[in-house]
This record gives sequence, C-alpha cells and structure tokens, in this order.
Amino acid sequence: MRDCRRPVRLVDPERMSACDTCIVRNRAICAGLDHPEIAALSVMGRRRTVSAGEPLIWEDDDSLLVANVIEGVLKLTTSTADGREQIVGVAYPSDFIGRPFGQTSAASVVALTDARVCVFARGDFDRFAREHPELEHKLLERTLAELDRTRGWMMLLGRKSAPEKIATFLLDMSERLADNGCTHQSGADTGPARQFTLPFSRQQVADLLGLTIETVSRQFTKLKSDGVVALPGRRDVEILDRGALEMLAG
Amino acid sequence: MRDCRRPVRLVDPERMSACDTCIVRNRAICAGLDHPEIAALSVMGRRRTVSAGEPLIWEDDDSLLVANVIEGVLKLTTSTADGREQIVGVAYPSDFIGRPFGQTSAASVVALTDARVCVFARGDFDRFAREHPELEHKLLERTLAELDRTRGWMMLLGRKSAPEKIATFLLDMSERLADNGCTHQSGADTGPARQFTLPFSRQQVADLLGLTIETVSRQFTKLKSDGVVALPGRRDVEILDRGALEMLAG
DNA sequence: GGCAATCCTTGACCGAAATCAAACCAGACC
DNA sequence: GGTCTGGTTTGATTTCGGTCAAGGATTGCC
Repeated sequence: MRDCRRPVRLVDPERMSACDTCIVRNRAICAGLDHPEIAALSVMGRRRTVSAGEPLIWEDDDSLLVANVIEGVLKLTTSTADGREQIVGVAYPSDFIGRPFGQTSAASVVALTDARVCVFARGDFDRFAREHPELEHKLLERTLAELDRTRGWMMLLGRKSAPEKIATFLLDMSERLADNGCTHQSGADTGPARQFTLPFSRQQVADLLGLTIETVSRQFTKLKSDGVVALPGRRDVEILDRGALEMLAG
Repeated sequence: MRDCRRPVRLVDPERMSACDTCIVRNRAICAGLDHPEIAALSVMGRRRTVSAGEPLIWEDDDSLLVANVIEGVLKLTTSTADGREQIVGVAYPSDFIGRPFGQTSAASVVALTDARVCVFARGDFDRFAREHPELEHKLLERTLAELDRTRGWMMLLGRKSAPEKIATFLLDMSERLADNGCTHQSGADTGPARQFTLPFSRQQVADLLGLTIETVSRQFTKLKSDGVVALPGRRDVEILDRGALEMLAG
C-alpha cells in the first residue's frame, strides 16, 4: 500500500492547487472526476500534514472534517471512560476518513506515522458529494468494503485465540503493506510482502487485536523461536514460513 | 423496531405489486422514491418469507441477492472452518441486507424469527441503484451508520468483560426492540423498552458477544439474583434497575 | 560517552472465562 | 398423565491470557 517516495513538487502546497500531481489521485475517491469537478474540490480542500501520534479527529466530537489519506498510516480508535482502547480501523494512502452525513464521529483518528492528508470541511464535502453521484458511488463502494473488512475483524476479536489473532494479523499486514510495484521495475502486483515494517508499536498491535502488550510480545517471541518469522528490528517482520502462519491463523 | 402487526392485504403477494401498502415503506431505502421508480422496483423485486432458522444468503457464495427486511429479525454471521461462529450484524425491519456492488457476500444471513423480506437480484439492484442517486445516497447513509455501529461492537468484543458485554447487550436490545409507537395510542417515541423478548437463544447471545453459552447463562443468572433484571421466560427480559445496568456496561 | 525516557521482553502468579460433565426444565408429542 | 428432545442451568476443573513486577534494549539528548 505504500506509495512511491518520489517527491512531489507543489507550487502551493497549502491550497490543493495540484490535484493533478497527487500520488493517490487514481486510487482515492476523487478518481474519475473530470476537470471542473477536480477544480471545485481543490477550492474546498487543503493539504495538511499530521505528525506521528498527532490526532486529526476526536471521538464524539462534532464531525467537522473528512479527508483523503495521501501518505502515511492512521488509526481509528474508540475508547472507554476508563482508558481502554480498541483500534477499529486503519487508514492507508488513498483511504477516506471521517464521517460524512453525520453529526458526530464514532472514532478518533490519530496518525501512526507522519502523514499527509487532504482535508475538507464536512459540510462542504457533504454538499459536493450530493451533487456528484459518481463520487457518492465511490464512497459507497469503499464503505461497503470497509464494512466487510470490519466484520471479518469481529470474528477475530470475538472468536480467535491469541496465536490465531497474531498469525491473522501478520498475514493481513503482509497483504496490506505489500509493495504496489513502485520500487520494482515491473508494474506487476508483487503479491503479499515477505518482509515489512509494521506501522504499529506493540501496544498498538494489542489494541488492534484485543490483547495486552505482554501477550503480543510473548506470541511474537514464540513465532520467532519456532522459526516462523524473523524480527530484525522492533517493528520489522520477515515471514519465514507463510504456510505455518496460515495454519496458525485458522 | 417491531412493526405493527396489522395484517396487510395484497392482491398479489408474490409480486411486490403493493409497495404502497408496505409497512416499512417510509423507513426503508425505498422511502422517497417517486411513483415511476417504485413501479420499476416492484417489477424487479419479489416478496419472500423466511422461516426461523432458514438461511437467505450463504457466506462466500456469489452475492446473488440483496433485500429489504419487512418483518422479523435476521442474523449476519461469519464462521471459521472448525465451526466457531460470530454474529457480525443483526437486521431488523426496514434494514437492508446483502452485498451490492461486490462479487461475494462476507457473511451468511439466517432468519432468527419468521421473517418477510423483499428480495432483488443483485445485478438488477446494482443497475437500478446506479441510475438513482437518491437511492444510493440512502444506502450510503445506512452503510455509514452500520459501520459506526459495527465499530462500537468491536470495542465490546475486544475490550469488555463478560458482565460488561451482557449489560451492554441488554441495553442495546432495550433500545432496538423499543416499541415504535404502534401499539400505543400516542405516536410519540416511547423510549427504550423496559421489557422485551429477545430474538436470540442463549447460544446466539454467546455468538453475538464472543462468549460461551455457559458464561452467558451464568451472567443472566447473576443479574437476576442481584435484582437487576427479571427473566419471566426463556427469552423474556424485564429491566428492573436500568441504572445498575448502565453502571455495569462501563 | 553517560543518562533518561520509552518501549519491549520475560517471569511469577492470578483470575476470568472456557471446558467438561451432569442435571434440569419446558414444550411437543403420544 | 408420561416420555422425548432441545435448550438451559449449574457445578467442578482447567487453561489461557491478564496482571503485577522486574529487567533489557533502543533511541534521543546533553
């Protein structure tokens, strides 16, 4: 999912005067809009950077903004009054975040890595979307896919054991962090990544899987000593035995 | 959420020649469509009854049909190869079920009570929806709301204890099964139900909350002996101390 | 380099919920 | 009435993962 790191030069990086140079332009919901529409969107939107750890949207706040992720990874979380946290979604480049057509957002959005997003005032976006069925359709397709993915994760949270959770997680990461052909000559899909760098700390993996940090750590150690994965760095994973992982994932 | 039980007479109950008498007409996604549109939908759709326990859609099957729920309650489930089950959604009257714009359905749909639905071939529905932005917009709003609800449930599955799960579940049921003013003289919202009949067996409650049937049973017994609820029948619940439930729900 | 802060790992122990097993109950049917 | 059946409750026991606590490893900073 990572985008190519080729620098993008913008005449005016604040105003989105340069949707045409946007690296997620073909994959985000704005794909397929024609020139006048893109121009209208450009007027409404602004580029923003969000540093790792910085929040973009607060849970239960008025839903004031929506955004497209250009670069980086962000987490969507819900929390209980006593501070327990559950990650309920992860947004990658080209993903849409925020809650259009609703008063409040059900989840907080916080950057996991330094990120760039292009944000819109929710009201502006809502109005624009209602006038552009093609955009709404893209948003609908995306939302339906996200709902499917979320429902799959419910099975993991409700019914899987810790080893199954970790194995499923690693396989999922391996797919979502797969190289999209940017750093390779061929444009072909290179398939799931054999090695990758997690955008999560151990605590965040725990918050994603409904486990504690200690259990996550122990399971990683177990996989390492069983020769299923190598862990060259804190957040680096190399899959040595994908078959074993798939067995474990259940 | 229950609809009034006043019988609906149909000239031809098989063909949906009588959308105009449909009891969920004002709340389902077809609300707001004009006469010619409704007529076109009528031609595409068929009414169907589904008996309690009977499946309507199979997980991983080709997504062949979508539907509106007219009456009854259905569960959406995902299962593992070894037979563990997780309920990932519950559909009530006026809810939309199925996976438009996608090749396969991520969840099975099975009736919990005898139910009536109006079904459409997915292809037909997709085509119709793309030509009717207002319908797609309604579907989008619904899908966004369902995603919010699903994410809330992830917090429950990943981070809540058994007592918290049960309390949250009962409060949720109390709201969703609330009388919608049908059986009362006033049309006013009567608020959350104080007593209601669950559409779930104990096992199904377990599948919804990510627990075992024994744990569910024990928690119900505990709530009863603590005087928080009364359980006049297998599936009947009467909330005696809502405040206590809210405390327990965390 | 030394030091602090943060993150991660490891160990000992505990407890909540699962598992295993046995009653119990409520309808349905004869 | 009796019996059968499927769902439910209850009890005894186990286990998985959480909690508590300590120790390492990395990173950043002076």
